[in-house]
Amino acid sequence: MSYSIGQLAKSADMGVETIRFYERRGLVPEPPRAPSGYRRYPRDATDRLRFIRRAKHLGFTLDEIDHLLSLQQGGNRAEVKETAQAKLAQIEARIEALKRMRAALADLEKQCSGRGPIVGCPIIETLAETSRA
Amino acid sequence: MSYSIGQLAKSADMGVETIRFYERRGLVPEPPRAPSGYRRYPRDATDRLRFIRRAKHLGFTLDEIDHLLSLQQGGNRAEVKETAQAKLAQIEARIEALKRMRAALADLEKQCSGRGPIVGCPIIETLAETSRA
DNA sequence: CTTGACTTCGTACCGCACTACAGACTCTAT
DNA sequence: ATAGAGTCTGTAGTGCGGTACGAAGTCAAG
Repeated sequence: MSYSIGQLAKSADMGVETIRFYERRGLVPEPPRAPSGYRRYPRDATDRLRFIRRAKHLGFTLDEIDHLLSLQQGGNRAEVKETAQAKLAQIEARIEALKRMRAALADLEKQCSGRGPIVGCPIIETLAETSRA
Repeated sequence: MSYSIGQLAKSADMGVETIRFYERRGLVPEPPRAPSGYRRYPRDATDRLRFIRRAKHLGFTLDEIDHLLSLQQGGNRAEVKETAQAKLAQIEARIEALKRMRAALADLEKQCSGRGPIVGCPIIETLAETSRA
């Protein structure tokens, strides 16, 4: 027995449109068709979709997932590990950038009493500051 | 003396196109025009652009900056402080999400020896895992 | 045999913040 | 006077990952 696209979508917990989008992008192979033209997916089509979902969860982009899938079909562990390390470094960089934002904003937020008119509000004043900056 | 859009762009360290884009979006007011149709900016036009740049640096979106600018012209500190707090909460949520990603990925990365064939690579195996998940 | 759900394709649109382009006009310096 | 830089408008494209639509054909249940 095989899946229709709708059944596959349900089994992988994603939308029908998403699956077709992945197919256009080359992320999932084109399945065989019924005489009517309907896509017929083998049972294990769900696996690839789940692979994609999990990899997305770990922060990989669709391009990177493409790469990961190609490694699955003929790469070695060194390449996979490198890919993971590169992604880890990216995630860490994003965390650091966000922490810098948080620090700067938290600092301003603390300085603001939350009472009184807008004039003199340290947050607005800092943003509006003319000159050297 | 007033600025041309190019001079203003230079003084605020952004592109000419970006300024026009902000104008279309209503983030900066339309300046008066020379008889030729050229935009003529008052000296202090730079300030508003810098305000936008700084707020972006703190993580605010252009819509939020719009709001901040409107508060500057007639809001109170409580509103500003609330806006800052909401943004702080968003930033923190994003940091937490990234940390969860990092933890999951670092865990996988550590399990992978980096040597040997793809078959059995714990990273790929985990992503590809069939069944209950 | 009809109804309603499903599927097909192609294309356009979403958010976000720009960035690029074409073709016409203007300004500045020599 | 002329070359080259700057500016004007409007529209389209970027990246990312989908989401939505319409018109037509197909499938399953009653």
